[in-house]
Amino acid sequence: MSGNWRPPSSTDVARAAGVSQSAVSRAFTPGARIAEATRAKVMAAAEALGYRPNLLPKILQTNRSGIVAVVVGGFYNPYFAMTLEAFSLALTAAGRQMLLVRVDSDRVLDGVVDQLAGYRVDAVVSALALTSQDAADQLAKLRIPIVTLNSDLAGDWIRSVSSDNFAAGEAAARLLHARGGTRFGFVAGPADSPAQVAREAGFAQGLASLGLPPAVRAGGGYDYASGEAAARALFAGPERPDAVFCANDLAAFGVIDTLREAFDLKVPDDVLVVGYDNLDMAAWAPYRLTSFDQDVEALVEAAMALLSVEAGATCVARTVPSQLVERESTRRR
Amino acid sequence: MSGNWRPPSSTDVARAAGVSQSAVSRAFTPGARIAEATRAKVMAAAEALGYRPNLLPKILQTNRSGIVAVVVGGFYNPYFAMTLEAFSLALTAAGRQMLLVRVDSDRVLDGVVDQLAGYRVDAVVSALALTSQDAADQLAKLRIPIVTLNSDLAGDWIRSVSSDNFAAGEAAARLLHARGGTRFGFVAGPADSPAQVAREAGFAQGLASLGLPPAVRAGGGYDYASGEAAARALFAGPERPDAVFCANDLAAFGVIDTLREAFDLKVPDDVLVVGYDNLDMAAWAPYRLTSFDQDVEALVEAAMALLSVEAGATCVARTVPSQLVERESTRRR
DNA sequence: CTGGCGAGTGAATAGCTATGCACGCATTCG
DNA sequence: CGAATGCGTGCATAGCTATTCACTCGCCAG
Repeated sequence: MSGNWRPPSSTDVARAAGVSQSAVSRAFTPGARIAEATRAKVMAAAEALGYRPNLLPKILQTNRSGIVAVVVGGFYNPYFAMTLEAFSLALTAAGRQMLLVRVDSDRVLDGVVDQLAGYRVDAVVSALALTSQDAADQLAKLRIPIVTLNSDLAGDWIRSVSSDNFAAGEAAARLLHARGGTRFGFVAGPADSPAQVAREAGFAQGLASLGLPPAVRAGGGYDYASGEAAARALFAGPERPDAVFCANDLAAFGVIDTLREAFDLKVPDDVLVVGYDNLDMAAWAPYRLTSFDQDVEALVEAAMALLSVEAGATCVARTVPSQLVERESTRRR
Repeated sequence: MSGNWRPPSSTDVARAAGVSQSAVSRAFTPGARIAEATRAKVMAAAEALGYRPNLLPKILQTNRSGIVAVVVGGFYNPYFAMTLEAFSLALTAAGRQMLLVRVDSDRVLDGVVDQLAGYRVDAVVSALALTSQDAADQLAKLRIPIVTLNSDLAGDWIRSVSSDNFAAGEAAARLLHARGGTRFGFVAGPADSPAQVAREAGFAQGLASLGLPPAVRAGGGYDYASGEAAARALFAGPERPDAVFCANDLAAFGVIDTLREAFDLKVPDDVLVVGYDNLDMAAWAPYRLTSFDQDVEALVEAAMALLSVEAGATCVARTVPSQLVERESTRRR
């Protein structure tokens, strides 16, 4: 009964309205030349049949689907939620749709590339640094523009947007020094994250240019558990840091909780802590964490601009400054 | 130069390989009748040209795109992130793609429905209760199945999956009573959320069947700030509750922080607190919040099953039990 | 009165793939 | 040796819309 049902086509509407298929198409095309009376007839018939124009034939001809694929590696970090939210709003405002692709690793992305190409997505946004050069090259061969966030890929069809991780690292060093820190610690994110590398390098550079000793290092992940583990490692010995810069907020929360629970240390009285991302939670009472706001709005705006750039354009990389938001966790001692 | 470039078609590959277009199609169709030698020739040519089969013509004929639209109202609540994560995995495993649609209100969904229909999405999953009956009816007219989570819509093309909110409310009442609570408080979510209503009703029923006085009520949102405000309201008077059930974890965090900061009350020593959703954060040191795990896996599995159900089927609503995870915040006094 | 013009309409077509149908060829069986 | 079977291939077509082209008709200006 409903097995072979198919949605009404423009031809069906045309038959019902007693006009040609072209007329129906024109009725739904803004600015097309059509008499008001005809348009009204068509609209009435369309309404009665529940007709919605099929977008696929247009896509088939133009190879422009209006769909942007957003590739993420998981949602455990609320930072991705912020980014997705902003992207979603921007894409909707631009009249485009978001195809969300979650991948565990490059290998899986490879498998999905075929599908993305098959759907003729207009572009790919990689919210993660996990898109490998290999996968990027593959997309480039298909002439699908790719915008990466906080990565360091390069290529003809690759544009990238980064927050100014290096400068933020420097700023963190200056801030911790100004607030009375003397022995510095750094809680690292995953080694394969360019953002992590830049933040660490900036922090080291900042300490060096102030004539301060380098930071003790621990960690290796962007999640809460990594922060816990890093804190245990950093504060196990006798020479405990009194100022810690964490590669992101989630790790910072783990650090703070561990300092309190396992070492009975107070923030900021015993240890100053700075994070990165400025999650909503950073403002919550147990943390009141000083952090760097990536200015997701600006990041996404830049990414959207790069999406529409032609291939071979000159400006293919943008850096968005991140803003320091100081809270209780770096109150001067 | 690159303005009129178009991706290679099966015809291009056929020409390059010296075979017919049909042969190319068959080479990419598993189980099709084709000689191994021919397949090899085709694959070599396809590789050289960077050919990927265009999925659109198939969709055009079958009206099945393999795309499922997921409608959400925002990402501020990490619970949505959990749900998205699980859905994403399930859809990928089923070889389908996820079109993520973020809407502010029903009105916006109405506007997007045309597009969804135009792309011939196979189904719509509404992760929010914000899909109105009106929008649902509209989708039904288009014969697009819709699966709603924790909502109470009804109709021919609507299936729904809910966690057992009522039972959880009852369980919360029993638990708080068993742990020594005597004066009960309820921190409500938004009034238009069926989940909120069911949780509150279950809690009330639970208290009543134990012969306990009804709970004092405050709140009206699922976010942290609502929890803060609710706590201020509940604990302003002289008759302070000593056991609070919150409609979700995020609000519970706001409650706990406010109890500590503004009222100098300890959890669980002075007040027992129970939340709902079992976010990752519920396990963190400052909270150690007793909560109900919605079993997102099961929820999504049920939703996936309902996606493929035929219209007019009998089983169109499922309830998934949520599991109590007890932590420090309800330690017996 | 006629040529021209503009508005409105219908017919035809491109865009790409999967698949049913028919055909050729080789192999096997009676 | 003839017939039948089955494999492999090519041809033709459906699916739906936007757009181009050609055509008609009414109207105005010369």
